[in-house]
Amino acid sequence: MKGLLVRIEDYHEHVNDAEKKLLESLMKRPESVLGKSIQELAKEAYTSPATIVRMVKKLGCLGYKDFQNTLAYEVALFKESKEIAFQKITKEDTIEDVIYKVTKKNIESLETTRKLIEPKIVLECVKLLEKSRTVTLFGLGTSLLVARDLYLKLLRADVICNICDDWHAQLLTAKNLREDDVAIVISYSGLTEEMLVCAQEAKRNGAHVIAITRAVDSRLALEADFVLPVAATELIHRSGAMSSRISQLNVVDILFTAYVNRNYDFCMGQFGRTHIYKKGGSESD
Amino acid sequence: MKGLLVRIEDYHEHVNDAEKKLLESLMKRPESVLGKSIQELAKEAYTSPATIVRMVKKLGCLGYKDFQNTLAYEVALFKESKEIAFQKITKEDTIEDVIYKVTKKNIESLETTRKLIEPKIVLECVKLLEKSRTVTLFGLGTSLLVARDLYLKLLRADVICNICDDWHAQLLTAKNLREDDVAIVISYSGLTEEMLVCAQEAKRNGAHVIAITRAVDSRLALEADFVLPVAATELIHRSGAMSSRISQLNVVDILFTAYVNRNYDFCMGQFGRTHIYKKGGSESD
DNA sequence: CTTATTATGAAACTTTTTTTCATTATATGG
DNA sequence: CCATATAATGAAAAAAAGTTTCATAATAAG
Repeated sequence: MKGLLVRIEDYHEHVNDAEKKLLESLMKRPESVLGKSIQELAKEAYTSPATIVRMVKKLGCLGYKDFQNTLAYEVALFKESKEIAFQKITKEDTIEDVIYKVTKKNIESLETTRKLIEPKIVLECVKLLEKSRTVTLFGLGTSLLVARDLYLKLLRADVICNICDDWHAQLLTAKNLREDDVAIVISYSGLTEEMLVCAQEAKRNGAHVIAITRAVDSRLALEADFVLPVAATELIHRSGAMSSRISQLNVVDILFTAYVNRNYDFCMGQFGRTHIYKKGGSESD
Repeated sequence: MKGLLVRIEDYHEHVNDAEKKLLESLMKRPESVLGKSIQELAKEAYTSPATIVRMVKKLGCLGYKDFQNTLAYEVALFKESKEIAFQKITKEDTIEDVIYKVTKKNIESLETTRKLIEPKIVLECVKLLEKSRTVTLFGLGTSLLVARDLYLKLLRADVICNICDDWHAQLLTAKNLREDDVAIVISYSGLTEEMLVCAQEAKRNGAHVIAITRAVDSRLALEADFVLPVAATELIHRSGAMSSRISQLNVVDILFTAYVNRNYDFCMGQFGRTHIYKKGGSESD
């Protein structure tokens, strides 16, 4: 069952005048109609209780009471997630504020990224990884860190993969790719010329390209066979701290976990062989 | 104002027979009384509407209606937070499930980390950064990636900092630290011997040590002047994918943002100077 | 044992929701 | 353009739910 608020939005499009006003205030500030009685509401909307009852029934509620309950429930759920969007970090924030807001921003970015990712694309990417001869990772700056993270994971699953730190080496690797290779190019902005060149070089050699980027319309994305999108996030007060890399890591987690799930027994065997640290320690510290 | 459910538990202890039964079912399954009318409820509890109204007023509600609303609200919030904890990723999960669960796990880990971090400690760490001659970063495996992330940030704020990839170089750097230097040692497990040695070496030279670790009781944590804790998280089905590095990055964001906020004007000037990419691109891709 | 205090539920009362139904507006077919 | 069918509306009655009152019963205090 879809949520009530979603149903309200759907319904709103083909609606008559009388209900329109009410529905709009419902969509904008659902909490404003929360405690109200049906009469109050009718008065405010210049309509009658009967009309309101009919409307909420069309929205799938049993009656006005049920409508109020459902609404209360949904408002509670949404309140928290709404709260997030409007928190900007300012110079005046205390450290408590910073802790709260930075975390919220990062969470928000994860939520948004989740909604952007299409299962089908993930599946195609996993299939590509499965049948590829080698996987090569490309990235610069923070995205290079994400690439290394994925590299460490793929290593453990015995996927043959390459990564180079400096761009010249990355470009050389791209030039050496073949048809049955995969290139994973990570660039938050999608604008970095160096990454575009690597992607183009990979394509020219017939290799497949997966891009992890915010910019699904960028030249990099167009060059790629598959795009795994991440949320576009703002800088935290221009400081260069941004949630994008956290979202990128989330995408990496998803891709890798999906890969492992499709190759479960083999991977589990590999993981057993690639333990590094002593008991109690973790795989990658 | 305390939550209603908490108030119910508090009140439950000194209560008379008539109400007892009702309150107990309220505590066990609050959602079971949600849609019910006051009469229904009275009948079930072998009591009268009047008694129930009196009771909910003692619980701090305006009346039965308000009670129902408050309850609906709390049940909604509670349900959400419960939902999260029990999501394990299994072999059978579809890709949709993986996307959802991996993201939830990462979010959960961020939330938990936020609760662990003490503003005072963050403040002390920032002060340490401010008065230090140099900052040196230590880490291995995934934690090295986090260290590099912080390195990139500190560079932009013109904090003099060092990082080495391999452990021998890290150890040499630790041996060269002086009294007015800071070492930031990142180790999720807190058990990695190499990191402990670096921390000890740093301390021996009189440098201050900040640890970013899950293990607040570990030898590493004991060696450190300040510990910035991250949530202890499970592996995602033993695959080596784990939320810890995301939480570590969140801690890095918090530390860095707090630092920038306390040195706002200077940092903003520096950020202006350290732009790398063209307009539309990001600072670190 | 008497009196004061408190707790209780039936019933009266108030408010709220739901349904009914006559009226009005809108659309359809000739 | 008109006649008719269909849909929408709100006043008012009916039903249901919530609140208050008050007489009574239970319990505690003197």
